[in-house]
Amino acid sequence: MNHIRTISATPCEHDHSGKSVSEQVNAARKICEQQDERFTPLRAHIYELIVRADGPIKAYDLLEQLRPDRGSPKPPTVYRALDFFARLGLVHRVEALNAYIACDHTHPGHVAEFFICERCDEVKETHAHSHENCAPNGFVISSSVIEHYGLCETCALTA
Amino acid sequence: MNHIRTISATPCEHDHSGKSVSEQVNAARKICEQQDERFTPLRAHIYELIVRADGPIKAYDLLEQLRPDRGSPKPPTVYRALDFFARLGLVHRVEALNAYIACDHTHPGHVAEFFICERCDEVKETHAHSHENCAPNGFVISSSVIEHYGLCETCALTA
DNA sequence: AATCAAGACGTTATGCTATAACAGGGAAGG
DNA sequence: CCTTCCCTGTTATAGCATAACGTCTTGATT
Repeated sequence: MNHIRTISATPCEHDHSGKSVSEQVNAARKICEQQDERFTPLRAHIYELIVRADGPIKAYDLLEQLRPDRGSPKPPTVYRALDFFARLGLVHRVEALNAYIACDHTHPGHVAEFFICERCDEVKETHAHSHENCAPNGFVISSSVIEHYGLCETCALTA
Repeated sequence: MNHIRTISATPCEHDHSGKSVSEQVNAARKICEQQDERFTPLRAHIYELIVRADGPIKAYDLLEQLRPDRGSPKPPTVYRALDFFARLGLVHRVEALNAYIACDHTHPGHVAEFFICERCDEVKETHAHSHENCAPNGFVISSSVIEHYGLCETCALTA
C-alpha cells in the first residue's frame, strides 16, 4: 500500500516581465490567428485589461474597467471573452479565487501550477508535468487544477 | 532554466468502502472530541448527509436535504457547518465544482488530490506529497488544491 | 447561585459569480 | 445576393456565499 510514484515539476520562471503589455497582447493575437479564431477589438480590449492586471482579476472587475469606454457592458460580455481565452489557453481560471489570469505560455504535456501569496496577493506560475502517471489506473486526465496558497518568501520573512 | 525537481504522489486507495455511514460519522465525532470541538446534533446530521452523498455535494443540496427534518434552514446553517468541518479537515471543498466531500483520512505532510470523472461524476481521492519542494524559493505553502478532470477507466473505455 | 464569555444556531438581508435565452449585426463563402 | 456562422448586446434569472444581528446554551469564574 501507499506505493510511491514519481512526478516532476518544472519551476520555469513564468513572470511575463520583459514583455510589455502590447507585446503580450500581440502574442495573443498571433495565437488566435494561428488557430483561425478572431481577435476582435472587444477581445483585444479585454485581454489587455487582463494582462495589465498583472495577476488574477475578477470578472466583475473587468466589467467595471470596460465601462467608461464601452457603455455599460453586461456580465456575458466578459464571460464570453473569458471562455474564449480559456479555450485557447490564453487565460487560466484560478479556481479558489474566482479569478482569471493571463498566460501566454503553452507547455504541451504540462499543467499550470500557481503559488498564491495570501498576504501580498502575488502569484507565481510554474508548470508541472501532467499528473497522468499518478492517476488511478486508467483515468484519462483532460484538465488539471493545481493551486497553492501560503506566503511568498518576502512575506514569510516579514510575517 | 526549467530545472526539474521531483515530487511524489501516493495513490493510497481512499474510498471509504468498508466503513459504514455511521462508522464514518462516529470517526468524525471522535476527531472533533479529540480537539475539544463540539460535534452537535446539527453537525452530526449535516456530516451524515455529506457522507451519504458518497461524492461531492453542493451546499444548497445539503440545505434541501436538511429541510423535512429541521424546518427551513438558511444557507448560513450549512456554510457554518462546512467551514467547521473544513477547519478540522473532515471535508474538502472541490473548488472547480463548488462542492464539498467528506474525508475521514488525515495524512500529515500530504495534500488531497482528486480525480473527477466528467461523465459519471465518480471521484477518486488520493494524497500527494506536499508540493513544498517545487515551490518558488522561499514560498511557504499553507494549503493546496489539486484537482484533475477527465474520464475514469470505465467511462474512457465506453466513450 | 449569579455573572460572564464564548460559541452555536436562527434569521434577514444582501452581495458576488455565472449563465440561459433571445435579438441584431457583420464577415466569409457559395 | 443570400445564407451561415459567430460575435455582441440585452434582459432576466439562477447559483453560490457571507455580513450582521439576536437569542440561547454551555461552561468557567466569582
